[in-house]
Amino acid sequence: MGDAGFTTFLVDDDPAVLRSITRLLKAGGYKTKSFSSPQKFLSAHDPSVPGCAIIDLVMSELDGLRLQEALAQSGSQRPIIFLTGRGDVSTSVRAMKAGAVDFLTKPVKRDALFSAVVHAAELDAASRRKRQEFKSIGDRLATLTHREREVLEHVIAGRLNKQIAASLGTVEKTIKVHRGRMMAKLGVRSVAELVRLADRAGISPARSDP
Amino acid sequence: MGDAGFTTFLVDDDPAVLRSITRLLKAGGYKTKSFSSPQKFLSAHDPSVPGCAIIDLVMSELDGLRLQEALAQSGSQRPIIFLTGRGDVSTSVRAMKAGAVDFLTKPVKRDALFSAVVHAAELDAASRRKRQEFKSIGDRLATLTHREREVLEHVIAGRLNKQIAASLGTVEKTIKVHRGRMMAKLGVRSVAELVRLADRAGISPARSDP
DNA sequence: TTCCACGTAGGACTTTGGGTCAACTCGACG
DNA sequence: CGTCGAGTTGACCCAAAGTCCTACGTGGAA
Repeated sequence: MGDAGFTTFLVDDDPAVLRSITRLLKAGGYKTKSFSSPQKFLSAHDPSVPGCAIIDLVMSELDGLRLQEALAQSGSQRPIIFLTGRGDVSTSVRAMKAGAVDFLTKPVKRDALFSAVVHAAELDAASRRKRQEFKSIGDRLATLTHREREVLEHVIAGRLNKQIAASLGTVEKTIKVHRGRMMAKLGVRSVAELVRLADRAGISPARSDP
Repeated sequence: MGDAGFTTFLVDDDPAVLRSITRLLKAGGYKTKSFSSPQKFLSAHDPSVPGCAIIDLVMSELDGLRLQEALAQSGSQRPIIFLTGRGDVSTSVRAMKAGAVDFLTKPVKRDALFSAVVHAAELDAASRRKRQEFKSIGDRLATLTHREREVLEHVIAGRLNKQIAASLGTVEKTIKVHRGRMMAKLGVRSVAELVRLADRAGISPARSDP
């Protein structure tokens, strides 16, 4: 059965295919949403709802690979499963290199489709978790003042308060204050936790002054 | 031109293909080594030399995909580029999902081959760097005594010496000694450095006792 | 102007971390 | 039996970090 809220977005300009895939997925407990053209899909696309896209490779208006590109360009991580009538190796390879989850040939087998969708769901969930974590860390980081942020970067570099003070042109006492407030705002109680938090947020340690 | 020591391993049971690819790669400055059968390649395979494999998909004795599997099974990270006469989409997709760098159809275009090899070389270099770092950390970790290792896991969990002492059933002084020796052996001078080192080595923090 | 956020800072402590010197136990190894 | 590595611990000491309270200047918002 499908995960809560997980939706499969079908994009195909052949209504018959749309219907048959929809029936298949519904039977498997998935929510589906059909689009008869890439444009309609793109303009209605909401990255915030969990799901994967199942896209026909050959469509009159916009090529499947271009749609994949457009999606990626828009910053979406939406997992994509391609469907194709008569497949062509170089296209399938390009699609896979560009990160497609799978590339299935019509008529698509029930099991193949399902295992691709399951995999896509896992990828989507993982990517959502990562983004969520990133965002939650980012939110807390945003509450830091400029000074606190500077101190943070020095602390995760393993520098002593007195060294940080010298770097920032102030005294140790002041650093202690910033440091304490920074730790409190971020909700961490040890340097170890702080380092992991900062690492996950992609913050690089301050360089010791030259 | 090829990187120092980087070798392309060609595996194909057609001598003509072997020759033509070899010529192409030599002209590009790559070292090449040819194998007329998957078995010969497998048994002579030395993961320690940098390089990538260029494998014909269809060979009499051992299928290209199986060879890929066998390589992976052996723990090798050797990047693989597949060549194939008449390609079949599902096979190419399987190969790509299993981590192939590229999947080219014969007759292979010079540029396609070269860009695949360049990409493979980058992947190989990156994987080697990562392994090297992993190993160097592992070497230092191996010099730790059991007790020091336990203390390490608690320290990177951000626990206080007195808490660690309680967990390990000893006193704070003893922990200080282990901790000092551990830091010295690992060559780190701050908890921040220690946490990063341990993270890269995949060491997980000790759980606080229940 | 008044209020507030922010950075600054000192004083007075307490708690932690880390190091020195010395010593004791225990099991393994020769 | 003696030696050695590993683990242990005590007494002391000092540096570093953390925590109170208090206080001041400044720049922007109300």
